[in-house]
Amino acid sequence: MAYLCFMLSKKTKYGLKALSVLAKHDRDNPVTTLTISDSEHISYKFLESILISLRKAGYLGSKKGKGGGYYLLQSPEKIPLTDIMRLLEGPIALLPCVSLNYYEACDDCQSEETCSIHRLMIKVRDSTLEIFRNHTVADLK
Amino acid sequence: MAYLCFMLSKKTKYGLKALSVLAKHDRDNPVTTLTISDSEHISYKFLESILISLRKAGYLGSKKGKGGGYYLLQSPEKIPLTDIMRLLEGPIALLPCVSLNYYEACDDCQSEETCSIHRLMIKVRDSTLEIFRNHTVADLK
DNA sequence: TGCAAAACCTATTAAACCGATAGGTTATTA
DNA sequence: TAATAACCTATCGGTTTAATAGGTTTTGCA
Repeated sequence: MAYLCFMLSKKTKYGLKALSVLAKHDRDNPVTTLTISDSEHISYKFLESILISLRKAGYLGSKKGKGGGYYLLQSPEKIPLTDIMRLLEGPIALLPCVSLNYYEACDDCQSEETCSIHRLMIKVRDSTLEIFRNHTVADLK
Repeated sequence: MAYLCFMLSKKTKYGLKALSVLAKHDRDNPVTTLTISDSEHISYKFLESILISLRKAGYLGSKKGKGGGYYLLQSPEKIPLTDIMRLLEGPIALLPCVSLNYYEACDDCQSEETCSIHRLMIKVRDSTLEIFRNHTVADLK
């Protein structure tokens, strides 16, 4: 059986795991992509692309060459998981019409007030959001 | 932009909407697929397959021929949304390894105790689960 | 100065899945 | 007997995911 929707992508999963590794090292001791891909059993090339997007978004610094690698630019307690989730996964919501950061109207709905599932999905969004908002990269261990 | 994962499938969305329509009618006045597909702006053929799976799972009864259609087999207050979600969407969890009904171990994880994101995902699952458990088809309106 | 390490970049792929469509058959009612 | 509506099987195009391939650039060090 397959579980596509409603599930975390491997991209996000691997990204969170990588961040938890990086949170255990300071910026003077960068961690290489290979180190993380080995210890977390993640495809090297796939992880590479994830770390690059985390760097481009401003969460990671990098150092090339021998002794190089990636490191957190802020202390892990200062990085809420909402930010990471939104970057890697996208909206924290079960429907685009209840997403705060990636809102999109539904094709099939006339209005959101009369939609039979809108309010329920807002409840789910809020409860999930509260968890991610109250946890940071430092909680990944 | 596209939002695949972490999102409800249209199948589930349409299924919930259809149930909310059926909840407004008693079993002596079945509602046709066409009526629902028109009022909810859902593809007829797609909705058809959804209603059939709801019937096969024991939630709906059906009546063929003129005056026929679908109707709820129980009163809407007695159908918790957890059941519907699991049928149409699958696991109520962000990872198979934290799913209660569709559990699957991760390939990359050594153990769930040491997994850096396992506990967090359990929290999300529990909060989502609580909402769906405390709501029924009768709440869809 | 040259070699190795490691980040960085672009492109491509195979498989899977979603959402929808097509074209029927069967059962029921009037 | 004709219309209605559920029911069934199969297929399809498009999109996305996750991974792979094959490079270039920068840095440290012997």
